[in-house]
This record gives sequence, structure tokens and C-alpha cells, in this order.
Amino acid sequence: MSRYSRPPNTSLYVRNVPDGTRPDEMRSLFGKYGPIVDVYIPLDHFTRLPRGFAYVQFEDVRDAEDAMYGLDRSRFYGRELEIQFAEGDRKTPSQMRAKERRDSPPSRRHGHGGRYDDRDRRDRRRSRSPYERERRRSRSRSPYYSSSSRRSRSRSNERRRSGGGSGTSRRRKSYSRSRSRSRSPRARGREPSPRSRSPSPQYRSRSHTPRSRSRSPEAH
DNA sequence: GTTGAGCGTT
Repeated sequence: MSRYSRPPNTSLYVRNVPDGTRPDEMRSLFGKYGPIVDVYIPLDHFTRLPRGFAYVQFEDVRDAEDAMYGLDRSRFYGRELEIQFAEGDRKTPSQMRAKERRDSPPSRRHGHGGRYDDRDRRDRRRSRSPYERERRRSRSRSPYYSSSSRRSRSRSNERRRSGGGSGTSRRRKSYSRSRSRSRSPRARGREPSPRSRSPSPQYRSRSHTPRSRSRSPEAH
């Protein structure tokens, strides 16, 4: 969220996270050391699978430190977690994309300098690669990302009444009556602009069509 | 519409 809200680094970089680990669990595990701001498990953009590491952002750096020292090299689902302080900021999709492009495996590169190899390939090869397959399979939002804060606060939109509704019915009546009787002088909101007061189309046409004049006499 | 594509290997 706030990129600027990064005092030092309250985020921990957790490596060697078992597959299927949910942010929930991470939160639970790390939450013992302090309030967790956010837990994020980066997923592969294509496969939508966890990449094997996670980020746990604490509220307080001390807690983060504590957690780091407490959970580092600890066993989690039979795996040893490797924790260290996060360094880089979360990359924005564009950056990631650029990176991906740059980091593209040269093995498939034709050397031609393909502009849109990916697209072409995807179109051509159909979705033969597991990437595409997976991607198609779970195209919806990843179930992994989870933000502790900023939850769906859409509790309910009840009470949609806005504005002081005092004497609404009365007003309505008045309006109705008014409408029946005579419209307001300014009721119409969409009145041609004053500038639109151009000469009659006829006149304009005539004026602009010299031929018309010649032809006019022959009209009738 | 606040950006969920943030470090994986010395």
C-alpha cells in the first residue's frame, strides 16, 4: 500500500516456505511475535503457484526481529524456514514484466529479436505448456494473497438514503402538479445553448447555396 | 481503480 510507509524494513522475507502454505498460517505463526500488518506470498504470474517464499510484514520492527530470530531455521511443515529482513520493495507489475522479459530464458529465443514471441507462441502453441494451463485453470484471483488490513469492508450499503429527506413527498406532489399545470421556466436542463441561436437552417442553407437561388425559381 | 508480479542460485 503505502510505499512511503517504510520506516526501515518491517517486512520479513521468509524463504523455503512449503507449498500450499497459506498466509493465514503464516500470520498465525508470526503473529505470536507481534501484530502482523500484512502477509504476502508471491505467486508466479503464470502458474499462480506459490513461489516458495513469503513476506511477513510486522507492525513493529522489533517484533519482526524477534520473529525472525525466533522462527528462523525453525521447522514449518517439515521445512526449515529461512527468514531475513526484506529488502527491495514490492515490484510493480510493470517492473516485474520488464524483468520477466529481460530474464526470459534465452533458450527459446530465436535471435531474431522477436517482438511478441510470447504472444505468438501462445497463439501458436495453444496452451501446451503447464503455465498456460494453470493460468487458464485458475484465472480468478489468487487465493493466496491476503491482506490482513483493508479487508473487504463492504459490510453493507444499507441506508442509501442521502440528503435530508424532509418533505419529499410534498415536493413530489408539487412537482407533479407543477408539471401538470405548467413547466418551470428553467425546468428543462437541456435547453439549447444560447450560442446555438444560429440562423435558421433554411436561411443558412440558402445563403450557402448559391445554386439554390438559381434553382429556386424553377422549383415551382 | 492505491497498484497482490517484492529478493528462489553461490
